[in-house]
Amino acid sequence: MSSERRTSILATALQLFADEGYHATTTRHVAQAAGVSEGLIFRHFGSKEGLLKAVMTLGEERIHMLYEHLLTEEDARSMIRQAIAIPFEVPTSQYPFWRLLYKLKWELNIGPDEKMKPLEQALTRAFERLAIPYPEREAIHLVRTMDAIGGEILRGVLTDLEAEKEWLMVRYGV
Amino acid sequence: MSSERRTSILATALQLFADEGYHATTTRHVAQAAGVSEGLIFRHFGSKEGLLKAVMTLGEERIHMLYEHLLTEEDARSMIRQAIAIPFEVPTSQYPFWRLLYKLKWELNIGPDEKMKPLEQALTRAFERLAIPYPEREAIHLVRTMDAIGGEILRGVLTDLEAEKEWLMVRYGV
Amino acid sequence: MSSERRTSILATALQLFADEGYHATTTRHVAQAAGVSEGLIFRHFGSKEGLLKAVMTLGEERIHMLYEHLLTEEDARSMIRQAIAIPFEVPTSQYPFWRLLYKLKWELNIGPDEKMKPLEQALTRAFERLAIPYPEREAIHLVRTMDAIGGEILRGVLTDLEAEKEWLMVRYGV
Amino acid sequence: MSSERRTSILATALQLFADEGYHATTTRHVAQAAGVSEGLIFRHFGSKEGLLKAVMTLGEERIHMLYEHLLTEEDARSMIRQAIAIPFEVPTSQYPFWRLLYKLKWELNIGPDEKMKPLEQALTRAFERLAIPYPEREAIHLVRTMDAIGGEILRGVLTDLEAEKEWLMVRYGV
DNA sequence: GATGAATGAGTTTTCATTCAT
DNA sequence: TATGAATGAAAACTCATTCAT
Repeated sequence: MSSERRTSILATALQLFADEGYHATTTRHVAQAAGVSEGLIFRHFGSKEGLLKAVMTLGEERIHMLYEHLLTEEDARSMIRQAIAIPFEVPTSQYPFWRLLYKLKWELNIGPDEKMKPLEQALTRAFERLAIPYPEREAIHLVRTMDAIGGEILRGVLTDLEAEKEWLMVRYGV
Repeated sequence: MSSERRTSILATALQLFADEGYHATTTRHVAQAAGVSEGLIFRHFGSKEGLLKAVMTLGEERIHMLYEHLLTEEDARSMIRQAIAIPFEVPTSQYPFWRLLYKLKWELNIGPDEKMKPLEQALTRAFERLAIPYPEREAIHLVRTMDAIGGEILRGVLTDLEAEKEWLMVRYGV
Repeated sequence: MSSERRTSILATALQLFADEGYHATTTRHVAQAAGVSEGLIFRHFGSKEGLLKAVMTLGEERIHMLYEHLLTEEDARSMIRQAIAIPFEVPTSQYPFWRLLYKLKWELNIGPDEKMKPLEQALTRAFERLAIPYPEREAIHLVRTMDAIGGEILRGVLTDLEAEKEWLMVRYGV
Repeated sequence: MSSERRTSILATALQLFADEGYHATTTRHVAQAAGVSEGLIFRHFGSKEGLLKAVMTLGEERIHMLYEHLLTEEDARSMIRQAIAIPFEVPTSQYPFWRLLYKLKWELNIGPDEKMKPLEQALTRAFERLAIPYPEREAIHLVRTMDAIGGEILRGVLTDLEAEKEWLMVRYGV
């Protein structure tokens, strides 16, 4: 279905969109970096925006993959623990993709905020089980914190990752 | 010094950069919206980037103005209370500017992160006075939360502002 | 490699640069005269300056071609004779190119002065063989004279070419 | 008549036109360098071309001044001697003006070639008196040589001025 | 599928010139 | 005279997109 070249374009575009931003990346640059002709991009994706959409679709599954392992966690404390750990455990190789997502959230007002809903719900139940007041708010807040920390890591402004993670664990009592 | 037209260009650019993003806004668009010739932009600001820088300089004082009132607050609880309130009390008229700042943080990797340092330090002292463990981490975390909430408000994904604010107050015990 | 269009742009640019000067020639004008889109110029040559450089490279071989036939001349008198004849025998069709070269010498302080070195050396040897004192100075002076006469011909201020040539031959005793 | 500012503009324009070329020099640059407003240039000279013409008029007298002293020279040898010396004795401070003239000769096909006629005629008479065959051609050639050497000096490709001058004197037997 | 030459509308930028003060 | 803000037309250059091969 998706030929080798198509995949190569996709991966390259992800990288470049993430590094330079969508607008600042030219199709020419993508073509050169992927080692294909410029025309091929349009044959495969129709337009630059089509390429962007393909890139995002490609990546959307990754969002869910980030946290799907903890949805089935029985123990509330353990679930919160794992949730906190998420942003700290993203492999460096995936940084470009996540940087792209953060960028687009502001550059194009595209945002996968709903993609986090299942996680939010799972955490709500966890906080409920721990008899924390306003468990839903608490869940939203934790997701927000994870999101904010993820951004800091990607922008390189959060350095002492391990210490920060530990402190959060302690603070949440998990 | 800064003529009427110059000011007009600046205000218009702020608005458009915030709405459409820096790259997506053309100097032509700015000129038309400001009702001046395109050349005038370059006479006053040298380049499109110069215009951006002027916009940011214009706005940097606003960052400090956001929280300067609480730097002298004696009562620790009151200070935290006021800090939490900040993102909720930004006047709607200033939304374009703040949206611009969030956009640029990702679009150009420009960020005024250090501009928050004085607030961070003041909050650290407040948490110290309340005998909260790891007061510095706590301060950083509160600033992070304010930043994240600000972003949500600007993107329109946080709706029930009052309730959220109240919950945070309660959660911080202030 | 160098497509038909590319060649067409090059030839047109040579013509226009020579006629109007480099600065006074617009890329738009070149494109229209060559019957191509303006963008193509930049696709092929990168910039207006790149086009200029390509034009000059294209032409540099012509400089050497001008006199290469006499470098192997055995007879000193004959060599000088042929050297003197050079500016008078440039075909009218090549005038645009040479006019460009003279223009650029002053417009951009670009000059192919070293390109004449082999000729200078050959003439030095010729004057040596004729036991002329200061043969090197004499050679430099002859090249200078050829250069000056070339300029006069191109600017149309030297009219009676044949008579001038004859006089020079006589004066140099060749 | 010509106010202080007017003179200042003129001198600055001469300098800049000579250094950068007419096309490459902006009126803005002239105004800034002369320390006057851009508008004043147009008040005084009407247009950029008017400024150029004023600059050239200002300078035309200099051409004549270059050689007027030798027009009355009685001794033929001495006259030729002085003629040869001319390009070597131009004060460095006047280089910008002469560079401008050489530039314009090619950039705008403007040329003061007729301005040299009186010198040409005087030299013709000198060569006649020395019984040199074809004295007119000889005079034209000497003027040509002076012109070419002047160009070399201005472009900085002729370095050993004194030696070159001496050689020419010897060669002309003066 | 794949190329890459070619386009044209658009972009930032420049600059001689005008004009209210 | 003198200023300098303002203009507008045109400059160099960019880039997503098309299309013949």
